[in-house]
Amino acid sequence: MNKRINTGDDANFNSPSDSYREGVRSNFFGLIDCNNFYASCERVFNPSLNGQPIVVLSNNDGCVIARSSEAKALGIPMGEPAYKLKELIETNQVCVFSSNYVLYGDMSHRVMNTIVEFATEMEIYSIDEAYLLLDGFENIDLKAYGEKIVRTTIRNTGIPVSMGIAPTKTLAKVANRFAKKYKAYKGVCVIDSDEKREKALKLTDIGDVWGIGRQFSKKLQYYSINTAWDFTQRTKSWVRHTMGVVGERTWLELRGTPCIEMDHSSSKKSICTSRSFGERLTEYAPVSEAVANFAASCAEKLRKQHSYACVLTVFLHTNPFATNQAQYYNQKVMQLSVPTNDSTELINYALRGLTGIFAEGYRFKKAGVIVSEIIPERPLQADLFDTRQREKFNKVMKVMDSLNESYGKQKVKVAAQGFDRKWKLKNEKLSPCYSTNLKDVPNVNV
DNA sequence: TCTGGGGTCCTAGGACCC
DNA sequence: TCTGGGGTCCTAGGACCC
Repeated sequence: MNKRINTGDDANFNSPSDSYREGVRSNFFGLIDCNNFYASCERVFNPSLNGQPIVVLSNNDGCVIARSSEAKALGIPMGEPAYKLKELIETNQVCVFSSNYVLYGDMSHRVMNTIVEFATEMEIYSIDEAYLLLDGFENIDLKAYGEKIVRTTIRNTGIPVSMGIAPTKTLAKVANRFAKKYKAYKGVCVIDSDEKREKALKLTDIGDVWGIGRQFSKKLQYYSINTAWDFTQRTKSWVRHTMGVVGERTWLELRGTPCIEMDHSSSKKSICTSRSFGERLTEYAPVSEAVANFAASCAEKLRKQHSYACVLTVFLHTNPFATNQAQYYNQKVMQLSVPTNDSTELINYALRGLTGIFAEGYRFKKAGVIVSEIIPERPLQADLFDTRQREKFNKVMKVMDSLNESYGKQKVKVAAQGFDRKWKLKNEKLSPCYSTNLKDVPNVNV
């Protein structure tokens, strides 16, 4: 990653923000965020859901990961386990969906393809968020421009979005919250003066600031810092001492000094595939089948971003919430003799690792495979002791990927991935994959 | 009975070396 | 009657994000 961090040491802290002074206005960041993204996706192809409370559940139908505004109004909290909400859901006729990542991924593409047209630089920050770099817009009314982006996106995709515009990413996040919260903003809030910045920060709880999580929030409240504004009034050295460089960066950003640049690195530094099992597993066979599938999925993701991994980690554990049951957690980290993205090879390592950590007598809840120390795919130095026919296996993988591309996921796979799928997850409330081919129905391995 | 999955960055502390 | 002190590398764990 080539994230450039401005430590701010050369900035003038007595005049916290000269970013928006006439004539020297520098770049602005626009943050576009889809409103209630997963719930909105479900709505696009099923208009009868408009006005209805909707929740989307995590994998395994475990807990709530998205809510429509009607569901929020019912007081359904984010992250709440689904079983605790049974009554509330029934009495209020809440529409419940298992998460459908094929649908959400496709809708995400549509949104990103729309907004990328509006700026010279875009950073896709998450499935439902992107930053735009608005430079060279000196003579343009940013508010009007933002409203155009918001209008175009909903017209093209059916997904409602909000936009925050400010001289730093952290302030753009703050602005975005206001854009979402108040209808009068028409989906766009711009922070382009110190007056607006002060007003916004005074109305923002410290815990709602990007970069301030639960722990820091608690700590800061202990020091009577309740709003983002209170935080910016502390000295730089106090913040550095109390929260380290991360906190200092947030402090600078809130004061208008950009520290977090656009990040254009596309390939990941680690890739993880892990799942909770649909039922508890005690036998080796189904666990190994699952782990083989996780390793294959990591390999596929590696090939997609044209990378090799040098390290593979396999882990498994019991249910940490079941405190009355015997607990077990273990992992095995393995250095790969040759960097690879070959499914069969990664499956081999993963299963070898698993035999080292599997234990009898436990009810396993979850396992996973992580590949890390990722390097770009390139012709490799021949290893004297490497007897594997790499060229040949590369071709096999290419053929496998293209078959799976044309005929659907998992049509071709490695034998160890198995067919039992005892480990597969629960998703009983899955919506149809309206936007993509039916063959992509994602009951596993998305 | 039932509590997701996938990432990033930073820091403290130990091992080791000179 | 004595216990050095840096630098560097690695790892585990903690904090954050969506």
